[in-house]
Amino acid sequence: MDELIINYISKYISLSDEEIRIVREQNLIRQYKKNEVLLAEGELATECYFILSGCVRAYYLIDGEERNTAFYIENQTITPISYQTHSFSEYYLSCLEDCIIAVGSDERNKELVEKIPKLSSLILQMNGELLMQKTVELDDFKNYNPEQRYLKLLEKNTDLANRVPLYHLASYLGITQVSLSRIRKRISLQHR
Amino acid sequence: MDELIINYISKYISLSDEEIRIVREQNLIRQYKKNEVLLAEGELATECYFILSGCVRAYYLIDGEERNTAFYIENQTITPISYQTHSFSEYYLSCLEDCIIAVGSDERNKELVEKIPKLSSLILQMNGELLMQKTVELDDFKNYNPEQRYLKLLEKNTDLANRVPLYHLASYLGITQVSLSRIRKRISLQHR
DNA sequence: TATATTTATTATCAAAAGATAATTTTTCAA
DNA sequence: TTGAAAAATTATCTTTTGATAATAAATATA
Repeated sequence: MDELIINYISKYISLSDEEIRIVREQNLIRQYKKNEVLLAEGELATECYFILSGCVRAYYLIDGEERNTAFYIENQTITPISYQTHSFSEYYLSCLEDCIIAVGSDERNKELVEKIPKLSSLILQMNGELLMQKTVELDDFKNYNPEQRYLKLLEKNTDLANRVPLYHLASYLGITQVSLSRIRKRISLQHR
Repeated sequence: MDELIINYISKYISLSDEEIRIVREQNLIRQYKKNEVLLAEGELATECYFILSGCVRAYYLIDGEERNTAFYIENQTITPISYQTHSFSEYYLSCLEDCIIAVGSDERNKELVEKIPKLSSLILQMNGELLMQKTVELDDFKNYNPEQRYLKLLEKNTDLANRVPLYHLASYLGITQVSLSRIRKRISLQHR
């Protein structure tokens, strides 16, 4: 199971057998059921996550409505803002599917980086990449209207679009489920 | 002038006198006139920036329209995506005001980090912070409608709201200048 | 398989945004 | 200071989205 983590890390830096052993023995792997909550609004996050299988969504509760802002799938890391800032979380993290997740904590991560210093260069690279991704995501969100955003999502994130119920996607696209339904109809009418 | 850079760095890590000297002699400071273009669509970025004074905007050209996606002011760094990925830029960087900017390049940055290794921990921290900011920015953009976004901008970025022409702000908020004008009117009518 | 629950679509009406053009206000330079 | 250019507002009309409720389709479960 933790092969996946090793594979992931190896994409960025090369690990010796000894280092692989260290990563293996460090890693705490947990299973979560669908709809289990990893983090709730108002809590202090003490953990970060690397998804081995399954899907997690982040959502805010606004006027009693859930507003999804991110979906995380296999091979993606979740570092809650609350984890980084030690402030109370403003959003929830909840499993959309049964999940298997590698869970990190401050102490364990520190220990790991001490034992394998070059991991910090991995983190540097990953953060840089994540920052770029977020930037592009935000730019796209501003530059395109809901219909264009939905088409882009279908194109670039086909997997996600199929795994996640439409009403969750709608909120992720910044619109209501009803509006997304209309958009889908409009598109299907245009393409015939 | 490069006091500003030293001050900024010192907020994250402490520098010895010798290290301050190194930063000083490394740094290349340039002046730009209003409307000068730092980076154009289709170009390969070879530089990154730290703004000492002035204001820079990032914009995409979409169907002949300029769509602003970011504004950068004093004490902010600009690391073009093109600079990180070595791919052609999809957006422009252009000065909204006369600017004084510290310019970094791959070679010079590498040299600097070699001479002052702890700078890499600064970059790590900065990237982490920038990632969080972007995440929150994107979340807010999704969670709020144009009027709410404008009000939030006024509240949290008063300085920017006053420095930047409304029609630039509009595109940054993801709406047209006409729509922003209507929003402003609506707000002013409500508050009396 | 039947039934309850969840998910997706449709209909109606109101509110907001886009497109376009005209006009007013502000800014800046000759 | 005045005249041109830039920026902001207003008006009109169309399109899209939001809110709400009803209905239909799909999925899960007893």
